[in-house]
Parts: sequence; structure tokens; C-alpha cells
Amino acid sequence: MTRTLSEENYLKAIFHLSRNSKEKVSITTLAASLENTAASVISMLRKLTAKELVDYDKKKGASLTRAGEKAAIDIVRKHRLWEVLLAEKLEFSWEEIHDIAEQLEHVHHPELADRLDKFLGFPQFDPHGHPIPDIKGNISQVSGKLLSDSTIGIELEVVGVKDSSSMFLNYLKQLDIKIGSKLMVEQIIDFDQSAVIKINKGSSISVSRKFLESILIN
Amino acid sequence: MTRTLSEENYLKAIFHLSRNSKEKVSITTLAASLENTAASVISMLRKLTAKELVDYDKKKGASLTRAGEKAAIDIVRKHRLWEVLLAEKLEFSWEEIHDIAEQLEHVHHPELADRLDKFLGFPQFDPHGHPIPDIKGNISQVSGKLLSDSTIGIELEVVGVKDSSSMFLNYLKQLDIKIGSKLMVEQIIDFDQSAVIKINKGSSISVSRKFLESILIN
DNA sequence: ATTAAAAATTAGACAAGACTAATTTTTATT
DNA sequence: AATAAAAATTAGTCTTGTCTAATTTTTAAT
Repeated sequence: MTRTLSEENYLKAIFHLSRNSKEKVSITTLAASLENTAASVISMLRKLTAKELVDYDKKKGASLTRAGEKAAIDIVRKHRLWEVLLAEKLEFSWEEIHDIAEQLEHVHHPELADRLDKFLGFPQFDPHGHPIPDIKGNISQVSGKLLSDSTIGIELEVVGVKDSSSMFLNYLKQLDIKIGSKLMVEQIIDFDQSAVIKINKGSSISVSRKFLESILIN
Repeated sequence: MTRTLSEENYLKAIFHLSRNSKEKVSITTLAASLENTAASVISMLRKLTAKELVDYDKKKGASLTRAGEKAAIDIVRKHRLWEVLLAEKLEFSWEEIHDIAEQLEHVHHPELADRLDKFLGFPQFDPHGHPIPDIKGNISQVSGKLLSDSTIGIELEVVGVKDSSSMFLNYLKQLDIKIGSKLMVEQIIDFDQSAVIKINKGSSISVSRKFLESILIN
């Protein structure tokens, strides 16, 4: 019944990947996401299938069973609650919290998440703008709109990021972009889909397509 | 440089065992404490010796090097700080916190302990009365006096426990003994060294020698 | 339809950290 | 000093979760 660290990381990866694309997840995708080989992924999927946490169909790929999804949501809930504690109580910055929460999310105790939740005042979102699953496992649907979808010339508010890596967050910090910042796409360069954006009604800078696809707006 | 979970648990065990007896620790003692076999202990001590965290002498047993002790103190510091957070902020009870902290103590981040320490107001002791090593690794010497050393008929205050197992702590809870409680040894039974003690100037009960040796008094 | 590329799978190896079952060394006791 | 008991050590096995190197299957493109 108890899950290993590896098992939990696979469940989480499948959860996030199938959430993005709403599809079953391929071996190759999982392997890339976990930085493991395809061979390793296959053997772990066998294990998780035997534990009835994952459904695996050679053709369509992997998805979580009800039980697997429950386990994954539990991990995500802990991750995001710990991020709130790290940021709000321990004064860690945006780009530091993810890696610490990555460790904390694997601490097991039946009541831990709920106690944390209460202590933190039942926060709805983590510091990166991601919704925190509630005690029942319900996840409030957050804007799926990306900066890359926005209309040119309209000012928008940053509500979250799709990429929590410290690499990306450090870049945002350098640009002085945080949740609540105002952005406007001024121009899209046809050649490579990069863009010129204006930050907080101030300076304009050029950013890549990848950048546009990593910012959630309202 | 990074330590595995197992390595950390060995360092911690050697630290606690050599602290109690002030001596080098034997394979057998370590094996019992970690609930591993002697064979496993030997192979891990080899590994830790190679990493220069442990000195091992076939005759005298194992002890920590300077670096090993530093690592162990760091783990103990984290363990006790997390216990304070769990008890004071998350409202976990005496007997629940140890097992959770046992997991939390292995979360790695260079600043985590210090941020926790600050957030908690630089506590001196954990909820079991054990001293929390400070940022430099200094550990304030706490009363080493055990209830088993006390004079008959003198009332004493409980300042801590030597055993943090939930088994023992549940027993104490049932007896309504906590830090600050007043105890008096009324009688020692020669036959088996058990004793009759009075709790909080109220009822008297009979307890074992092992019990007497698990309570720290001032 | 054929074929090249991509994806999935199998087979076998390896490191970590545990184990059991001898065997050897040390310590204690008569 | 002889010997029994305890402790330490060695040798070899097992499980978990990785890996590499084929090999097979699927997909896509001509």
C-alpha cells in the first residue's frame, strides 16, 4: 500500500502530463519528463499497473486509475501546500520553493496535509498560481489561457506560470514579472513566433515562443 | 557529498548511541538500534569510513569524524525544529511528531533549518525536552538526571523524556505526565527495581525500572 | 505498398542496501 | 589454558530501480 519515492514520482508525472494534453501519456513522453530511459518507464508502468494505480494500453499509452489519480492529487496537494508554507512563513523566494517542496511532498502522514491547510488558512493557490486541491481532491479550474493565446495590444494580468523550474523563475525575476504583473504583447515575429512584450507599462523586451507558452494570464 | 537516507540514519544512530554512553559504538549495538543485521551494519560502516564520516576500529567500535558529527548534528537540528513546528503550529500531539520529523529531517536545503529556526523564534528545546542544536552546532547541555537517580520522597519536575517512541509517549499521556509535571518516587522495590511514584501530588502508581530511566528530571 | 524513422519492448547488467548462512575472532568462564 | 558464548566478518543472494544494447512493432512518408 505504501508507495515508494519513485512510484510517487511516476504517478505525479502521469498526472501532470495527462492534465496538459488531456490524453493518455506515451512511454517516450514520460521518459523525457522523468529523465529516465524508456526501458525504465516500461518496467515501472508494469509495477504500477499490477498495483492498479495505472492503466496501460500499448496503443494508447498510460493513464491513472481512480486510485492512482487519488494518490497523485494527494501528492500535488502536499506539494502546493508546502510551497505556501515555504514562501509565506519561511520567506523563501519564488524560485527556491519548488525544489524543496519536491522533497516535502513525499512525507507521509494521514493528517499532515489537512493540518498544513488549516494552519495556512486554506489557501486556494500556491505561489506560482496553481490551484491547491482541496481536502476532497477537487481542483478548481484555473485559467488555461496562455500569453501565447492573447491578442496583440491587449493588456493582461499574469495569474500563474506553467513552468516552475528555477531557471524560468529566475528569468522572470530578472524581468520583474510576478503574479499580478501586467503584460501586453506588442508584436509577434512571424519568422520564429517570438514576440515583443511590454512589462508593467514600462520597457519592451523580446521573448521566445516558449516563454509565451509558459505564462498564464486571465 | 550528498548523503543517502540510509547513510543519514546510520550517522544519526551513531551520534545518539555514542552520546548516551560516551563510547565508541559496537556493530551489535548499532544493528539493534537500526533494526538491521550486523552484516548490513558492517558494509555501511565501510562506506561511511571511505567517505570519512566515520572512524571504525575493529576493537573499539565506530565513532563519528568531525565531518560525520557535523552531518549528524545537522540532522538532529532539523528533526527537533520540525518537531516544534509540528507541535506548535500544526497542533500535532506529543506522540505523533517524532515519526513525521523522522521523515522531515532528511529534506535537504542549505537554509531550511535556519529559516525554520527563525520562524519558530529560535526555540531552545523540542517538545520532548531535547535541546535543539544552534546554527553553529552547539548543543546546550540538558539535565542528564533521570528519575531513576532521584532521591525517595523528593518532588521533581519532568523536563524531558529519553525515549521518544509513540509507545512510551502514549503511556505517559495515559498517566497524564508531560513536561512540567511533578513526580515523586515514593518507594523502590528491591526485587525488580520497580517503583511506586506519585503523579502531580495525586494518585500513586507502580512503574518499571525502564520507566524510571526514561524520564529526565531537573 | 514499401520503407525509413520513431516508439515500444525485451534481455541482461549493475549499484545500493538489505538479507542469510557460514566462518573467524574476541571475550569470558571455568 | 581450554572452551563456550558472543561479536565480527565474509561470501553470496535478493529486490528495487536504474541502465545499455538489441529487437520488434508502429507510424509516417514516399
